[in-house]
Amino acid sequence: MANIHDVAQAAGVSIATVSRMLAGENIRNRTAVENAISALGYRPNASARGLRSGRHHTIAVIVPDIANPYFATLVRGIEERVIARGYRIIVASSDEQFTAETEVLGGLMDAVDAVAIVPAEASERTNLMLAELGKPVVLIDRTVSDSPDFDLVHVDNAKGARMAAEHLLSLGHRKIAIISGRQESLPGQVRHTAFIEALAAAGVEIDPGNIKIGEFTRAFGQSAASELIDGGLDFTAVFVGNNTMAQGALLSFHEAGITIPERLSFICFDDFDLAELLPAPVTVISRPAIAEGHAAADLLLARIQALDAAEQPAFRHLILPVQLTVRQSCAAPAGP
Amino acid sequence: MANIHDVAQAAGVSIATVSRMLAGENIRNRTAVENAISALGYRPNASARGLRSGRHHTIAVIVPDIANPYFATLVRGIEERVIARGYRIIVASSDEQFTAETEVLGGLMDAVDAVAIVPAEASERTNLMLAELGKPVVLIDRTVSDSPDFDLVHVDNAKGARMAAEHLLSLGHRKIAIISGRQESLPGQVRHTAFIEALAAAGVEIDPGNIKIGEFTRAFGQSAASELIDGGLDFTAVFVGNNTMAQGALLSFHEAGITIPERLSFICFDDFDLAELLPAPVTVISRPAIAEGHAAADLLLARIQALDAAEQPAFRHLILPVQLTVRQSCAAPAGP
DNA sequence: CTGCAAACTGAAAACGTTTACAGTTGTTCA
DNA sequence: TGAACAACTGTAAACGTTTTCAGTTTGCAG
Repeated sequence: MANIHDVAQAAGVSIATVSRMLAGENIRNRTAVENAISALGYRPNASARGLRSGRHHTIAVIVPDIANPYFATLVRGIEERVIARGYRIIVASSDEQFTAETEVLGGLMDAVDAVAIVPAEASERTNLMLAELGKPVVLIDRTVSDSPDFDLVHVDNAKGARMAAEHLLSLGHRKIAIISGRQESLPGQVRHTAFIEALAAAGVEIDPGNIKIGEFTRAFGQSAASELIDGGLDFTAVFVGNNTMAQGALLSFHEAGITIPERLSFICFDDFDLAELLPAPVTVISRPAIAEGHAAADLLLARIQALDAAEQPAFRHLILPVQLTVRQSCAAPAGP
Repeated sequence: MANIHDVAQAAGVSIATVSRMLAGENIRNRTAVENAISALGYRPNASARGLRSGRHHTIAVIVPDIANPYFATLVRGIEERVIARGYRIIVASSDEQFTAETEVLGGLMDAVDAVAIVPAEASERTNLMLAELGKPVVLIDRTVSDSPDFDLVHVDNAKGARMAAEHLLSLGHRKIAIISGRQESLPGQVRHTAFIEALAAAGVEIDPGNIKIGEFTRAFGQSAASELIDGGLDFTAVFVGNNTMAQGALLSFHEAGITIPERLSFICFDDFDLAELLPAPVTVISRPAIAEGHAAADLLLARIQALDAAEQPAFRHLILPVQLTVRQSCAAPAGP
């Protein structure tokens, strides 16, 4: 491994000059140094550079579970943007555990320049933990408090939920069920509330027995749907708060022989692979995971760049649009 | 940020002693140092450590595309194992490009201890490039030559393909189509060959017009299926080489109104989310992505550990079992 | 007690950069 | 021609560790 001394020697200059050239400054005999660099195949040592300068050209990406296709796509979006700027990403899964986040970030702070995180909790301790890192942070998909001192990228959950509600209403549904995710999380809470409010605005109320709230997991979706079925299925449409719960719910409804959309209209948040191939292709509110990743990365890179400027830019909250993708899982309710 | 000097001072010892304690050696007054460490919240600086010792406690993970659920799950498996041993992962997508792999790894070699890679090509240049890194490498899912000088983890593709063939044969199929992925890749080539050989062993030959070979992508699966449909659909069953192609093919067949399994039996490699929810839940050969990740990580960690031992362990090729998951997409061929 | 091995310790060098400081060279203008 | 200034350059000190080397302490047998 050639180091900066070798290059300097080969080019007949001092290491300082090489370093400066690498930093983009003008030097007298640039070509000699360039030649030496390519002849020796020199690459600056990241550890030495990081140690001395505190810049690591690395970004920590913390998601609840990298195996979840939505988060994986998000990571891909982040990766695409940061790679282009010479940064790399360290990925870690938190399993929705605050403690895991703390643990991981604690061990990472001396090696990264910034953090992109889908936080597990919207809690004060999360807020505090992130603030104490003292590095640029971008929250994705969820927030940690009403107006956090971080950049924030998410989608228009309220609008999406309203679109879902209006779609069902316009088809004539009046008895509607809802399966929602954790109310402690931004998407869980906003989607739930906005959906219910949109219904209320049309004079429709949900029977408390038809409201299920739990984890954003397939398992919960499945059990929630089972409970609804056991409860007598006293509704004609159901709104599910995300794709994993939706898959679980579909499983339960399918097993119970409940036909979609004849017996039950089905709509959910988040598109998923094959949603279009199901017996009744699922109508969804979809969101742009890749674009979210891009936006998050751009925000972070801008903030890193601004780090040695006099004053920091204000925190930005980016809200990306969602889309109603109408397929065939929603129909007019069956007559009495 | 407290550093080792602060700890040493607080504990009344030299920095060497602190360093040694951290390395697991015995020291006289361990508790004093431990107290100082926790009182100051000291964490060794990764850059300094990496610079001095050359150990980075970091592993590079290169996959074709992190957004692909299979690779995402694989990464999760690696992460789980590696985190438990105090390592972190840097993830990068190659987009199946050798040049991207080279680029990424070149920039990473001064920051990682080992590389886990799903290589884009089974080429000599890939082999060479990886060998030149001079670090432990584990190949996952694909190889780069007949007997590469690396550890290797993959699944029993040949057995899986045979199981698929035998399943179809046992149902009575004799006219069978195949959609295969890149023959330059291990799984592409092995699955293809083993399937055809298994059929041949039963005296069944595939009409060349019913063989489609292309990229491991949804787009190719879709177009391949379209071509087969346009070709008159002169077969009663089809075997598809992986899940993404399978999804594309299902889309085409679905659009063309071809019923599964009545008109066409369908079987593919790789399970996928919701395979069980389709109109005809898909029968698949599934492989354990998480377990592959675990195995790869274990191999790598063992090799890192052995790095300063006298002699290196022999290269291991781990072949994990696959499983035939029978659902409802295969049936006896319709009578003439 | 003494001596000796074993167990531990500290000083200092090294890892490969960036950067402050103090020069040095080159250019421009009186 | 020389002064003033801009543009570039080199030396050397950091950054926070690990590790070698040369001690020092401890424990134990004689």
